[in-house]
Amino acid sequence: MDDRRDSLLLDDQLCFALYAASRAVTGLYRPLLDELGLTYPQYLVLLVLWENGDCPVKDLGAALHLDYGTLSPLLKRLEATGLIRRERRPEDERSVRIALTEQGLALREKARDVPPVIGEAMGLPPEEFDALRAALRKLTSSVTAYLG
Amino acid sequence: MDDRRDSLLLDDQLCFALYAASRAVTGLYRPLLDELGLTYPQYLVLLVLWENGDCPVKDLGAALHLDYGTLSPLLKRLEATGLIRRERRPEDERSVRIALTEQGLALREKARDVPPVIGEAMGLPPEEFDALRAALRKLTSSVTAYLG
DNA sequence: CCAGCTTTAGTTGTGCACGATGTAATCGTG
DNA sequence: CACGATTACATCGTGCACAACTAAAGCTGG
Repeated sequence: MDDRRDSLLLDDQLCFALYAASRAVTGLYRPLLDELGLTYPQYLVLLVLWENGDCPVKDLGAALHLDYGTLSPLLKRLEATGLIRRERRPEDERSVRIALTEQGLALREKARDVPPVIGEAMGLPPEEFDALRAALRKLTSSVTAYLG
Repeated sequence: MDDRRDSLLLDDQLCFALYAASRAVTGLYRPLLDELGLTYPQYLVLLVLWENGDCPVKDLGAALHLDYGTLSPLLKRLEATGLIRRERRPEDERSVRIALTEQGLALREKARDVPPVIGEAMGLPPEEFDALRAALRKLTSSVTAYLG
């Protein structure tokens, strides 16, 4: 009855803790990514490309849980800065393949400096880091299962 | 050296787990808040007002970690829907007091149905709920301390 | 008193997020 | 093979977030 999960008090809400933490961490990335000429979602797109190689827009959306309405303009901006190319695939003209350029590939080396700084600022020991990440994944999968 | 915190792999990143969880939870609120005619940030503003009563814009910003650039237009929209009033305070003409209207106050009763549904969908037992919230707060405070 | 500082808020511009809608290419099925 | 359904992506409109800039009100020291 007095379960904090059912309260309307701001500080009882997990959702607010999540929202605040997410924005704080994005703000932590901002100055580092500014030096690379990237925004945070653009950085996430490049993480996927660096890890998995070139792929269609659809796969980026699946990896990042983002739709075309978000990705299409974002990818246009990444193309404008010369980090990626967008090429219609001959086998299937509906599909657009996102390919890293030389510049986009080279940026990976500069990006290697980012995670250590972030880890430092978060100030979490490895066990807490892993536990928090696991809890967040569980939450995301519960919620998406509920919505799906 | 092979600390996952220093990797460039998407799934190793706490930041992505956080980003994905935050958007998933916001998406969980969306259909419920649609029925109240609210967006998620607007709901957070009302939580503060319901809890603490009328207050200047500055206090809302402090409670939610949001700046005027975000709040000013948001509050204008809340005023347009009739849930709040914005009144310059005579004592200090710089300050704008945000006051709940009758409608805004009445909406609280409808909002009481929201948290139980959210808690259900999250599927976390109380201990995990509390632990996750505590971890997120710690993270937020580490990060903001580092940035401040 | 008043020059200069701080506080409070608003405005503008950029870039996400996401729902709704549009379109062209491909696929499936009779 | 025709043709309706599906797929992959783009576009548009709304509403955050946040940086940079403006402006008005209040305070403060000389």
